[in-house]
Amino acid sequence: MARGIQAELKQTKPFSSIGEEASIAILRTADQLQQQLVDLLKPYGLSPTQFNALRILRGAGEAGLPCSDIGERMINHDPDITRLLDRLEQRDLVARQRDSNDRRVHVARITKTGLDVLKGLDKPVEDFHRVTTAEVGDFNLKSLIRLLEKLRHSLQKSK
Amino acid sequence: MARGIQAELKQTKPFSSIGEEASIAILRTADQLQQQLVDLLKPYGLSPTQFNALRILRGAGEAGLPCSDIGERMINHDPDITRLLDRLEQRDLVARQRDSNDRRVHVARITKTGLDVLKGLDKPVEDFHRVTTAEVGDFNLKSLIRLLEKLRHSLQKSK
DNA sequence: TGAAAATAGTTGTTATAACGACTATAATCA
DNA sequence: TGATTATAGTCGTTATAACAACTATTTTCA
Repeated sequence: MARGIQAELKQTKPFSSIGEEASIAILRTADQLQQQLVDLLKPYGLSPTQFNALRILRGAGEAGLPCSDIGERMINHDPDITRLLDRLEQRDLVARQRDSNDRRVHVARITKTGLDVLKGLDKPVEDFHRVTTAEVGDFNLKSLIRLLEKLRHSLQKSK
Repeated sequence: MARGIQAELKQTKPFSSIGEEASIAILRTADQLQQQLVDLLKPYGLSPTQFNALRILRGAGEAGLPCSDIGERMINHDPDITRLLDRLEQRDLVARQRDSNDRRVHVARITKTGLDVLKGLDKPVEDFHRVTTAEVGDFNLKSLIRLLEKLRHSLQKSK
């Protein structure tokens, strides 16, 4: 192992900076992770984005959440929550309702069917995350989390 | 800072494992990075995927590369290199030609126009990566790269 | 040989992402 | 109060991603 991201991508030129190398490494790692997640969810007919939205709505419970709040909590920012929810509503995984206080707001709630689908996924997803990271070890995973947090902070600041 | 990914996503439930937390952190960090990259490239009319493909072709030089080789080197695996190249070819950033030895192979090469576009981007992209990661520091970036490599290795093994 | 399998890419189709303009409702303040 | 601005969400459109079937060429080996 340890052949480096440069070898992985068969790159001929060196990176211009350590920062560039780190950024490429993150994008590539995320892509591989995402691919495997797609494969895991496919038999259930869900994309990672849809799964994420359902989990957020389960977390919100009976009260539900307005579209905009869902957007804020998504791992990957989706610019069109409306149609994401449209598709979930068509499949009866989610229900929407106008808020009576503020009639601009549409509150979304997870349905019984939605909860059942998630229930079947809890164990597989939990196992997936445990297994895919198994070789790294908890100590290293904690370092990784901390470093990524530092980087996100740096990213925000540079905007 | 250091409010944690859980707070960032306003999560109510704890993660099921450190591995899950790390995976979510990677996906989220990558998304934020990608968003900023999209913004940087937009004025040049390129998506990160298109930019990546052009850089790969520049690296390949005069000889060019078959479609399949481009696919292997992409940061994010794209299942449809054909149409990615179609679009670049339409804009005269890339040229394709049949290989005379093996007539199944279509070799793609970057054009003069493509090289010019990249030339204008080299400095901004280099600066982007340096600035966005500036706060993290080289020592930490190297740790991060090493940990991500470990994780990619773990990911591959679990397949 | 030459039929079968493998390889390289293309193309048709459907689903989703991205961008902007648009509608409805609420809040602000002169 | 009522014109102006802000907010929440929807919808039309175009571009791209994902999936699968298809064509052309080469390789394999009975």
